[in-house]
Amino acid sequence: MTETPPISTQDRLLDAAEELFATKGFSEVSIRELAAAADVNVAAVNYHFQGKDNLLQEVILRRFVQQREATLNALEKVVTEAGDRPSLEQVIDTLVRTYLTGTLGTRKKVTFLSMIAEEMTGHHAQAHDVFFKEMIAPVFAAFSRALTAAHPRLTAEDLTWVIASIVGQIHHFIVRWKKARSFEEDSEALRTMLRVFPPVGLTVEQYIEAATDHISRFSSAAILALYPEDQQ
Amino acid sequence: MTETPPISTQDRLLDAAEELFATKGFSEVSIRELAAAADVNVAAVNYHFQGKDNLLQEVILRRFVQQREATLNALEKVVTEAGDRPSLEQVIDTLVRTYLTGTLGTRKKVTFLSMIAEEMTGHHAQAHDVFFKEMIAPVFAAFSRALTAAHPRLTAEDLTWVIASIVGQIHHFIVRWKKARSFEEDSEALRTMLRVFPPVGLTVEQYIEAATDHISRFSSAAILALYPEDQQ
DNA sequence: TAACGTTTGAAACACTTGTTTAAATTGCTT
DNA sequence: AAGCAATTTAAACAAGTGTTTCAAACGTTA
Repeated sequence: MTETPPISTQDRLLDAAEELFATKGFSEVSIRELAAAADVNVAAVNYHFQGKDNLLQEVILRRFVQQREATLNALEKVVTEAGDRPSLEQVIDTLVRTYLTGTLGTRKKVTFLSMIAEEMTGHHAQAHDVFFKEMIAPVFAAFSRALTAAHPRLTAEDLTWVIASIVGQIHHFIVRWKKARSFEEDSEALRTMLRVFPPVGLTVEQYIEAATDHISRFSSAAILALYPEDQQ
Repeated sequence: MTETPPISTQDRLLDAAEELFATKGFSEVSIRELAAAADVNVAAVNYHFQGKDNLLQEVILRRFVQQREATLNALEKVVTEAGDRPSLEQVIDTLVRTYLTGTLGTRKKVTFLSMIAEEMTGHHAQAHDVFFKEMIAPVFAAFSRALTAAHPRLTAEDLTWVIASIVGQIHHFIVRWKKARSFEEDSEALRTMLRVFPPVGLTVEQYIEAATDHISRFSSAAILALYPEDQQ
């Protein structure tokens, strides 16, 4: 028998919204479609949250705090566990892995939160201030600290450039995966994409593993070459 | 006196659409708003193009062929001009520079075509097949050839990973710039962002220069370290 | 100038959007 | 079981959407 722990209307809405927004984009999802997916009345959205915009905000925040905590914990763990000198590759691997895992994968439903990328690139972010102060800034700070622990040579400005390069790669690997999944099987576009981006044929877990490995090795190699340690 | 070479209705629509779509996103721009901006009747969109969707397609295609030609020419030039062994950094610099210039900058109006990034990340791409076959594939092929000329060691699969890392960085630097420009001056979000992403204070040209320099050096260093040349 | 096809214009169309209303139902507490 | 607030419901609302219509204006050729 399938256990059916009764889920509240609000949670059902949040779940449906997260999946639909991530899949189709905010503007492309109507409240009626949302209500149908969550099996609630159309008025529920305005009763429980106060409007569609607010629902988006709640969806984003809910995922963000979870993702942020996971990231901060993982980063702190890798720093403390490694004596006090983790390897660059370890630190980057940790960030990339938590990011990709929390965003793409291994979730019950296919309800990934590619909304992080969406928030960065989309046109609908209205929780900007909260998003930057509560999400970007803390993760940036923690990642900076971890990188500095691994490679004390990096200045504050170096860090902004290096981190931008790493985050850029992460987002792109997320987007590519989503894009590939959005194609119909055997479409012309998919076939072209496969020629340009082979790892698309993998499972999510394999993809996360492969992408994490590549980004970490690529980026740590670049950092070590660009900002060499003192030899003494 | 301002020269006023009479611009056709279609071109005025394409121009307005390019700017508005890039700024607010496709779904957020109504045909009436579009018509007002282009100073044409609402029916013009459906008369000259056949519907809003088709207009988007035309806008994208118009920019794409221009961007593609610029990229292909620049890549071919750097390969032939350099004997037949350009440096890795030169090749990457060429791609990044043409990409950023064509996307962010130095255009008459602030009408950048961040629609390339939009096409990749957004939810509205319906010209997928055309886009991949006519834009992505040729540029990928040309860039692969140029990279191979600079660094024969790279296998076909290596290239897909390396190029993904480079393109990811490019897109991210585009998005960050756009995002920063979209903030109100002195907003909390902008202040947070500046702490995390200093180069936002630059002019477009300076930003393009700095970003190009960073991405090229970062990526070529990574490639040289990860795939070392034969020493013999 | 007359007649032509092309382009523009204001208005209307059919439909969807997010949101509100007010009555019906539910779940608790007394 | 009664009363009461919280919730759900179907229906309506006002506003906005992309698109179509068809008459007026235009520009070119005869």
